[in-house]
Amino acid sequence: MFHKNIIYIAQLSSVGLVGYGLGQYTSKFKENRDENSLIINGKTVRNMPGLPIFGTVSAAAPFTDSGTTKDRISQIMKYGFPSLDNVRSYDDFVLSYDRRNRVPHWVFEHITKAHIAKNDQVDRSKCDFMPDDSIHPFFKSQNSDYKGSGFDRGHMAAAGNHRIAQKHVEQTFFLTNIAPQVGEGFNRHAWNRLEKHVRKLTKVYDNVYCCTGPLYLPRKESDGKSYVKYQVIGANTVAVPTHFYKVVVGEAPDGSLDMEAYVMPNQKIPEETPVSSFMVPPETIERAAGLLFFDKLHRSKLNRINGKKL
DNA sequence: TTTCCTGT
Repeated sequence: MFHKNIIYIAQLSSVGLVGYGLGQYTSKFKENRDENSLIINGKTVRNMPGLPIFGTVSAAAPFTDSGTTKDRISQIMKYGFPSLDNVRSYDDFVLSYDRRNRVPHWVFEHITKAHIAKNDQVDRSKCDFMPDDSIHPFFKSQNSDYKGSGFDRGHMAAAGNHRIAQKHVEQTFFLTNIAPQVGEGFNRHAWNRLEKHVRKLTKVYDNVYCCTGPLYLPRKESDGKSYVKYQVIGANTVAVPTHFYKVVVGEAPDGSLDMEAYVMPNQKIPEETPVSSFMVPPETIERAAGLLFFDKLHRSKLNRINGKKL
């Protein structure tokens, strides 16, 4: 499988090279323990906080497989990283992994017409959900955590957004890109409609930038106090988010930029509910998630937020 | 169509 080609350069690089397929004991050596590290295709390219990420890449770890990987990541992350906690990059999306909750903090995609065009070479049914062995066993989710839980393994970067290559769609099935979602009425319906809406934006915008992730929102209980309460599933106690968000920016052919932001509760949603009814101010999501979206995008360049002229 | 599940 392609993920076995990944070479880990960590503190114990020789172990990382030899340790493949030897199970959980050796895999713990592959985890990079530096919170501020950035791993690009399995290579640690940055482990000093505060250094410019892409300025450091070429000096620290020259890419042997041409410069295209770096270019693609720069393109996906053009408008900034929402945070820098356990960043992982794949061929067509980038994510930050939440080791405490065993789901992503955020997943970033850059989507164009070409990425979602019909492609007979790409077959979703050939894909399998799989654990990402670049995550330390303490923090890694497994298929067994989801089995029998009653929750779907819901994609954050949607499989349907990565149809340029079979390898790309396969990588969306890494469990680092997955969170527990209510299946009936949510993942398979309302959330799927939101994903389709985002794909449709490529008809209007040349470039669509999409950030997706979970939320754990407080709820007032009968004692009048607010609590954050969420279920955990499986032996690895994977968190079941209370809500999910999407923050999307579209770049029009004339260069103008529009933003849309959505929050949906992780529950059965009535069929007739329009996608637009889940729009929220992006700042609400930033405050709730502890993230800053499109930080490098000057707000003065934004034409509209949630369809409203600024 | 795309999102998944379980049972065989």
